[in-house]
Amino acid sequence: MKIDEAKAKFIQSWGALGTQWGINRTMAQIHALLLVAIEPMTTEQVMEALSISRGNANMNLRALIDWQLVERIHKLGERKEYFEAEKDIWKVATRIAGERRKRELQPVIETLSNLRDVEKEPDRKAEIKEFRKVTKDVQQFAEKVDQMLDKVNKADEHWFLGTLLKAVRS
Amino acid sequence: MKIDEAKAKFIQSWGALGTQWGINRTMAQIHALLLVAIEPMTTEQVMEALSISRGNANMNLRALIDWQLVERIHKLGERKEYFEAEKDIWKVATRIAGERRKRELQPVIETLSNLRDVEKEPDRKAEIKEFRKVTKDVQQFAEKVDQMLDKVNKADEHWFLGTLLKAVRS
DNA sequence: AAAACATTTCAGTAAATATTGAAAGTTCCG
DNA sequence: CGGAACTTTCAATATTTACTGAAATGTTTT
Repeated sequence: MKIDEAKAKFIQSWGALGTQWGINRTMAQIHALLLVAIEPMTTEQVMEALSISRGNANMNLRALIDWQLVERIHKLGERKEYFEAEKDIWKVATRIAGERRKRELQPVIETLSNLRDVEKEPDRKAEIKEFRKVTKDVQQFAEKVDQMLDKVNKADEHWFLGTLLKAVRS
Repeated sequence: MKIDEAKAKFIQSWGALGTQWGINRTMAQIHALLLVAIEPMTTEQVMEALSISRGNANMNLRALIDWQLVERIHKLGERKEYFEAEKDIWKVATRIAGERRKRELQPVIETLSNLRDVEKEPDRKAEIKEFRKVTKDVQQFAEKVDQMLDKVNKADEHWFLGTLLKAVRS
């Protein structure tokens, strides 16, 4: 396989994976493109490489920066901005985990805790009991996952690959 | 808060979470509905409760069965099918993890391994080197995650809450 | 065997999401 | 200041994804 073909497949495949995980295709593709780029790229180059509009490129580059997956680079004496991807996969993974934790998991935990105090209604005791049990279980589980992600986020790669994977292998 | 309101919020919130994770809203809502239901429900009841069409209800119930999150129940002497959700959150989580591992992670690992053999092109040595490095890192990471999910899938809750979360807390 | 009841399919439609591109906004520099 | 270079915004549009509902298929009962 030629390098260009391989790159195209990598970008396409990363994009497809993104869509299945609630990240839009273009954002994932830009990320993939910058991951395999040998040096920082400009908005123009990204537009060109993926055949997308300026608006789309700009919007998704900013989203990637927001997720801390891409950094703005200013080359000395140049006005244009360049963009560079974080290439350490461990960092990429923990940042994605961290973002999703903040954006999705924590609101759910919050909502669940608000649901815990249902009024008593004499006719529907069993129903209320069931509801309390299920929401409590879900909440506790969500909190455990949250704690774990927090820990992973604060840990360094060495800790993760050491402790956690050792546990997994055993 | 009244029980009906609380249930509605739970269903709505679960549905929203689903969409952010590549699971469609209705599928997640049906799952939530059955999770807090006190007894198995029929297709009709699900349609009614969520104001959705028969086709939609049927399709998503079957998807949930496929994911092993919901079971068909046949009541003695009744012709209609009833549906019941798996209420053990640990099992719910491992089944979702298992499905996604199978459907998404494994194809990516497969694709990545096919990308590893890029042709040498003398002019582009650095580019090819970078590409090989990135794809190798991603592949190794994906394989580790895959192994971990496999392990988690095979483990019981006790193991998870014991060994893994203890490791995380330390 | 055919009526009665239940489930599944799928083409058409609706809803949600992503993308474009032109205009507006910034920043830099003479 | 004025305008060139670059970036951001956002209403209109396109694309993708989900849903409907009626028809087809399957199943049980008499």
